[in-house]
Amino acid sequence: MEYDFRAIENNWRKFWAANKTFKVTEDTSKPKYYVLDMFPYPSGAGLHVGHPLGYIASDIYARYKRLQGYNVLHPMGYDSFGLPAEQYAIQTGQHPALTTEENIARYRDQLDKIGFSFDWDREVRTSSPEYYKWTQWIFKQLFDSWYNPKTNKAESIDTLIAIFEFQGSSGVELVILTGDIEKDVMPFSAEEWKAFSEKKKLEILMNFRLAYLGESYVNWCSALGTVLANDEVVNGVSERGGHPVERKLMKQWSMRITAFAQRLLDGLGTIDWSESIKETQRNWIGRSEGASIRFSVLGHEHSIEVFTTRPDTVFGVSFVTLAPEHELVEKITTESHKNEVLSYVEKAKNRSERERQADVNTISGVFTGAYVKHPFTNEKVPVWVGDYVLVGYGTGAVMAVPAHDERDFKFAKHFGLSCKQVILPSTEHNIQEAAWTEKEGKIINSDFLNDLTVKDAIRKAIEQITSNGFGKGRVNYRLRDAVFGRQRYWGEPIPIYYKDEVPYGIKEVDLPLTLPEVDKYLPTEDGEPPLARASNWKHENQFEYELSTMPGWAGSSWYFLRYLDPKNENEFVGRDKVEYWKNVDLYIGGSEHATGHLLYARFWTKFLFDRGLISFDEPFQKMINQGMILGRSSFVYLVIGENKFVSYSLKDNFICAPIHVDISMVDNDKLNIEAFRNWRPDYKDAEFICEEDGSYICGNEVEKMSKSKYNVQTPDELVEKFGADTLRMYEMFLGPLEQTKPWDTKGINGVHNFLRKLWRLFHDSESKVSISNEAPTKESLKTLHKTIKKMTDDLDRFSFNTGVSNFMICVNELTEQKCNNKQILTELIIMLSPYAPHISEELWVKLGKQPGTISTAQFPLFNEEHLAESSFDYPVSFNGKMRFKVNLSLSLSPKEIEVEVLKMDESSKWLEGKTPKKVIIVPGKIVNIVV
RNA sequence: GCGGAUGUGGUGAAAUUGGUAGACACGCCAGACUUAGGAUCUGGUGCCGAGAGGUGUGCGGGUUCGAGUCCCUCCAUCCGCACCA
Repeated sequence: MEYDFRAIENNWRKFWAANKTFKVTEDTSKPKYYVLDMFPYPSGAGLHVGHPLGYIASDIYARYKRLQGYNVLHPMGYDSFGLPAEQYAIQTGQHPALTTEENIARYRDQLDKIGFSFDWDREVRTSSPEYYKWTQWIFKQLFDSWYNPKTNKAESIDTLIAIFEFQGSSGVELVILTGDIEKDVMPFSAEEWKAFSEKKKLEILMNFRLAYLGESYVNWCSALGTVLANDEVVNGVSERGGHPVERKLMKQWSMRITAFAQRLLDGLGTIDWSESIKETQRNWIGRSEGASIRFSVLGHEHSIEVFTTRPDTVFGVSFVTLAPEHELVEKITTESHKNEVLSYVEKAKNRSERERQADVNTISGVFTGAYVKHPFTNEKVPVWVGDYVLVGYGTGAVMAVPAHDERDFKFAKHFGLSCKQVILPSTEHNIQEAAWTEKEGKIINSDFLNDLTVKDAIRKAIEQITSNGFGKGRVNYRLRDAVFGRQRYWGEPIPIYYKDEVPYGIKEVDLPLTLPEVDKYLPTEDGEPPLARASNWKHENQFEYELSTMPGWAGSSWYFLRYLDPKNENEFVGRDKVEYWKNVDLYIGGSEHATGHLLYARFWTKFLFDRGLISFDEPFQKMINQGMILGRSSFVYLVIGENKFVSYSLKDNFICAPIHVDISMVDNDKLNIEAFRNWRPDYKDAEFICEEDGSYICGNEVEKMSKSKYNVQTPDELVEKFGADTLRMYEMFLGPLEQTKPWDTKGINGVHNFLRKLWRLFHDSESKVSISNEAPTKESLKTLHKTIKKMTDDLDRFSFNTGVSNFMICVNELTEQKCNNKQILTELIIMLSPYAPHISEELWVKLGKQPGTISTAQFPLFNEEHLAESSFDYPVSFNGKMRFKVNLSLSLSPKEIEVEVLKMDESSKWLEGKTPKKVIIVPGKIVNIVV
């Protein structure tokens, strides 16, 4: 029987589905292992060969762990809320749920063809009410929680109420961590608190909730009609669609992720992720240490608080700059400067993010006419407004030290402001030409800081600032609170209703708050979100619901927990389940989620941990980011002005333009001219200038896979042509998992031929099964155990590509040995089954085993004895260059080896009569002779 | 500008701790076979050279008996962040 992969794969797919081979339950007799893929958004385009790359790797690892005796959880689901389905709905009127359903069916079909060992009974879909009930429930927990800076964890809002009832806010160092400016709470006593109206109490509490409604600058995208989180804005335009984004002061639901900034940073030290992702998260969190200093405004009760990382340069301050949006700008500007300042602020506000970013080199600003008092010298310091100061970072105000900050320097030069040097540079430097920004040198002109090093001066300055009450040491984070509301239809409704304009959380028994039906998926005429179109949609038939929905990352921030207990109707996850499975051991997915999903999931996990709902505070212990697979585009060359195409090698003789041609019409760079003619009516009568052999050769280029480049390779076609096992192995064989690599179908034959060669090991020349029951030869045992060792090592370090070549070497050797030994082949096939499960199942049965039991067989154990050698082919080097080899017994001592080697004819040739200066012998490795 | 990663044949790549550079494949060359199959088998294939041999892991230096691997300088490519005080 020939290797009929279509029949084989079809049979085993059915077998696994019918027998639920990969269904898994908690089993305390086995250690657990949780292997997770980033679940896909089911888009209308379906999967291309790049998508399953990570799934194949995780599936191999999951199967490997099963063979090692672990109880492996390996689930799959869909991140099924999202923009494309909604936009399709706007265009066609088709309900997004329907589109989503269809896309999921297609995805499932594609995934099934590749033979993954998912436990499909655990599938989750973020858009199903059974799932989002619990997304809403977690939102409500966040709404009902605050971050206690004293205990450094999230607590129930009740503990805050208890504090207020007991002692009010006075005497308690309570801060609102808005992430922007720390404001002291309006002081009140316990008695006052108790006397406040319910509305007033709730307003105060809103300042503390982890999910809160607050006014802040948000990214508003008018083209999409919604706000966006920072990670959804790339280079000043929306990540999806590339629409312009502006900053707008709006009341929005937000998540107080900033409260967790330090723990999100610290946690990175405890998880096994790539350095680049960890670094990206560190950048995103952007911790910087320094001080906040208050400068009191002359003639006002106000004071300006600045944040600086260089308190050592405080004596070098020559002006203070406010961001145009800073709330004090309006209040302190003097009458004579009002017009100028207001028009500057107006102009700055109307500039989009993108314009502002594109224009970083233009210096602009305006004097307010106001002055502040320098806290130490009491000198008058002018206050300016400048758009190089960002309202969202630090306090939105800076103390400008032109001598030691590049931007301050440029600003001062541009406006002719004074400049005072306070650090003596440690190397040659002209302070007139550029700022000295290094943290090196000696402090001068600075009273009590004089003669200190920068490092010591920073410490001393903070000390003095604090003891004089001018400010304090402060850690600042770049991280902003995450905007959580979206003015869209296809997302989880935020479980909030309004009574007397105050938001209330919906009671748990009333969840889920399901998406209402609407007539259109567009905003209303008055600019309200689509949910405003729902008729009779009121809480208890009288209270308005919140009309925003949750962002895409809500459902994906906790889905890994729902897999543990997907059908639980009473809890988001059962206590016993989460205690058994705990967090994800291995997470595989793309690195594009570094500052989005991966940060939010960590945040929610830490929150759930604090609230005692789970027992770990990092979701993904180890993560591997698979690289992108690039497409290989093919080109034909159209002679300009003619309907004539010229072959690749002749194209330079003409003036021609390359045109993308569908790769399905190209085989090994050779164009199928007939297919091309039929592609487009214009090409029907085209002329072709071919190579000498009459073929038309296409050019090619490696670029991102996309429909418009006609270079998309779908897994379905390849499964049809070569089988799933070949596709799985080939995707792994392509190169290291984490690397970006070009897709090239040419090499797939090599892997396919390997599987055929393997098949032949089990069959005789008449294609009949032929397996020997005799004892294996020493040689075959050596081949086998060499492979066991390499396979184990390679899988343990996720080197899937070298794993494939190990199998090739093994099968090549066994073929040479004409080995059809049952024992050898059995162990080989167990090792192969994670990579090529279908053929392995088939051959397993041919070896006389029970169908389906290979997935729970025991992974072969390496026995060193079979590799024992009595001699070794020593490479002999002269001055580090390998010259010849000599086979010597491994029992020889270094001295004996030296004698043996030196008396050889080959040696005397290279010694040229000289005596060796030195002979290095590493037993079992190398001989090096220094002449 | 800051940070991260990567540079090895015609191509994808391998070399886990410093120890035979290019495993395994693709492609190509030569040959065999034939039930003409994206089949199988044999041999060859880094570069220069007829050969002996020389040379070779982005460039230049260093450490070492020995460097793709460690250290320093530089170059190139990709990714992330960026007026962040």
